[in-house]
Amino acid sequence: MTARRGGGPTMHDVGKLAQVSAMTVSRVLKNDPGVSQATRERVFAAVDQLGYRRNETARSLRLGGSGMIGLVVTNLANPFYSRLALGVQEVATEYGFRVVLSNSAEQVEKEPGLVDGLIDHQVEGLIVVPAGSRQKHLADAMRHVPVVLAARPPAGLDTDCVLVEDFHGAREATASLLAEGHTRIAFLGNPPALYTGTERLRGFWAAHEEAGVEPDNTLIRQGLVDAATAEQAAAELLDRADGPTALFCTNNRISHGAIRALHKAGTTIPLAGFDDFELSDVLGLPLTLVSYDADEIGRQAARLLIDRLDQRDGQPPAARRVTVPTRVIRHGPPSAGPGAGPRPLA
Amino acid sequence: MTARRGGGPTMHDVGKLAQVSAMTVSRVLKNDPGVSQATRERVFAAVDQLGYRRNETARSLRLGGSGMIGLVVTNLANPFYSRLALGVQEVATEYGFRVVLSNSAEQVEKEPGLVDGLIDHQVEGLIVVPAGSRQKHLADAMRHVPVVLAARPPAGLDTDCVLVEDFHGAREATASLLAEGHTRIAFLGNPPALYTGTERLRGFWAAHEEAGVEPDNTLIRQGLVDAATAEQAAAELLDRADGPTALFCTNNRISHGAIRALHKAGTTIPLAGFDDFELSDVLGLPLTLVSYDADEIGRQAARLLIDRLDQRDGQPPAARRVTVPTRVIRHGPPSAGPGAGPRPLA
DNA sequence: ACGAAGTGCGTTAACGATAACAGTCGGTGG
DNA sequence: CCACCGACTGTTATCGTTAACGCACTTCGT
Repeated sequence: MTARRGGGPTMHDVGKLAQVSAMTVSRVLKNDPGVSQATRERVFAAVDQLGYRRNETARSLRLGGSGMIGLVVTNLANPFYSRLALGVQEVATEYGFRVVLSNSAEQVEKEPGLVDGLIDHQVEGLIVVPAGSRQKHLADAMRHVPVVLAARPPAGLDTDCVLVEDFHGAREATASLLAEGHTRIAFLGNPPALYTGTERLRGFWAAHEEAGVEPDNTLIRQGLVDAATAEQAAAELLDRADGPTALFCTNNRISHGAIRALHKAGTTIPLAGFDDFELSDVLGLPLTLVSYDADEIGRQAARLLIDRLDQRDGQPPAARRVTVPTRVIRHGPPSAGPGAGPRPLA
Repeated sequence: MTARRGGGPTMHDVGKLAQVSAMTVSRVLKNDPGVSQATRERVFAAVDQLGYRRNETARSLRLGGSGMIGLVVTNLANPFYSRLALGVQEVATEYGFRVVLSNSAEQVEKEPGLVDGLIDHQVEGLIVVPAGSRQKHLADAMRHVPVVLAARPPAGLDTDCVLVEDFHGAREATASLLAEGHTRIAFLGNPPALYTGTERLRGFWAAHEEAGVEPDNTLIRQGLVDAATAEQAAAELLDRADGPTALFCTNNRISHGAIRALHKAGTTIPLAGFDDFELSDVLGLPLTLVSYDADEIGRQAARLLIDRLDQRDGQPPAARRVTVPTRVIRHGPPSAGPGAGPRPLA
């Protein structure tokens, strides 16, 4: 009806109806004081009548800033990423930016295309949780807009990032298991190419050294990518005669897989891992979880980015690195210790 | 360095370097056959050297279509919405559209602003999961672009929507509890202003009628908005001497709250509810869940929208209504039936 | 009464890309 | 020898908006 071919009414149309030029319409909408009250009212009336909405595309073309920042994540369905996205949104909105979200759906090779697409759409900056270890496309992107990394450090890039206390958290959680007397702890981790993978393994290892316990290499499984692969790996380990007396998982997906394996095996042993998750407290399992605020990662990343955008004309500040703290949470029954061995579920 | 004030190099810059006009650059990038091989190569070389990227903002201004569709949801952290978003992305990408995601962060009153913002940014269509029952802002939006509703039906609007079998699913799950002999089933539901709330209550009620069981009104709690309020409501009901022997929850948040209440009370009774959730199978509780594919809702919504965009110039088709099927899933130990009453956890 | 300062609004020229049109140039056929 | 065609490339105008400037007309000071 109102919508003509190629979009709704323009400022020119509004101006014609209100008997003024398009420029005056622009002024009214911008709340420029140099417009008489009478004119202002006529313009508003015309805007209402036509249902006029300002074309932000044209506006940002003229003004040279889109007011958008891009966020690239691998899997929105993982609460870690959706919370991170919420944190970014929160801060961005506060500073008048709009967030355009891109999801690579677990396909690492799609990420460069998404980044390019966002740049083509004139985002003023990017926040990326890099899916793989190749970051060349990010170096390219940095030629155009500032880039902030979240949850992974830059590899050969000079830019800001927000990290979790991966090493520290892993060490603390592992230490907690060791303190209970466990000496055969399995490590279920994501691919070593991922920063979080190696860093959390380092923490796992460090805790062992500090406790004077030699980790058993045959209990270390890396390269797990989702709950299914983790479940299988955990099942294999649990099946062994000299299996582990406790498990350490590097993220929520892997914990889920391991828990499912435990459940199917009809046994339970203490599990420590990264990422708290919904209902972790009602599972009735002895869980030691390294929890942190994914929202906060997003918020911090957004702050770093917006700060860089604000000082765009000055000397770019040196690359900053912000750390989000972790906190260890205990759930479920007190651990029976390794002596009890795997015990059947009640 | 490359980035000058107000953005990177333009076609004009590329043209100057390659000794051609901007128009020819445009032709090369569009793969127009009417360009000599020599020129084509010079242009590509210049593009590479300058790191040129086409400005999609300017392009869509000229071409009159942004290639973007907007998606408005209330809470990305809820897996229902993030999966829906993934479904939308999947189909949109397939058809060459980009998805711009907006999140109202549970604040109903922000939704109109988000919708307006997306329209200002020239999205070609909108998919909305309306947060409240007021839909006037959507009627306004429809003056500019096609709108498709997801998971909620239109209220006074003439447009497409994708729905879940709310009534059917609720009836089936409730019937399953009734078949086990339960006659005192509590209903924990979201606000009746929400379509899903009333529809699922209707199903709950219908199952009772069919079974010849009179529902106890004092066991019906509506207006629960999150896990916390649900937990409290469930706790109150469980505390009563004539409490329920089973629970029905209208969504995943409410189920979570109820489960937590059961856990804290140290008892367990069968629970039926909408939405499957992660780890539901390892909780060890008697669960009857109405599951459906949230991705599919998103996919269908995107298809309806894109279809409408394709036929923009023809006669707009009548409002369509697509339904996504539900499936009942059983988890946990076989129900002991109501006779057993609440039983302590092992 | 006459210039200075102010008020209110229109005109022009961009922003970057592109459709439509208008050349230019070498070669062909009449 | 000239009209004409096809292959290739440049010009102009435009999408919707807005910064910069300019013009008419008031108001005021001296």
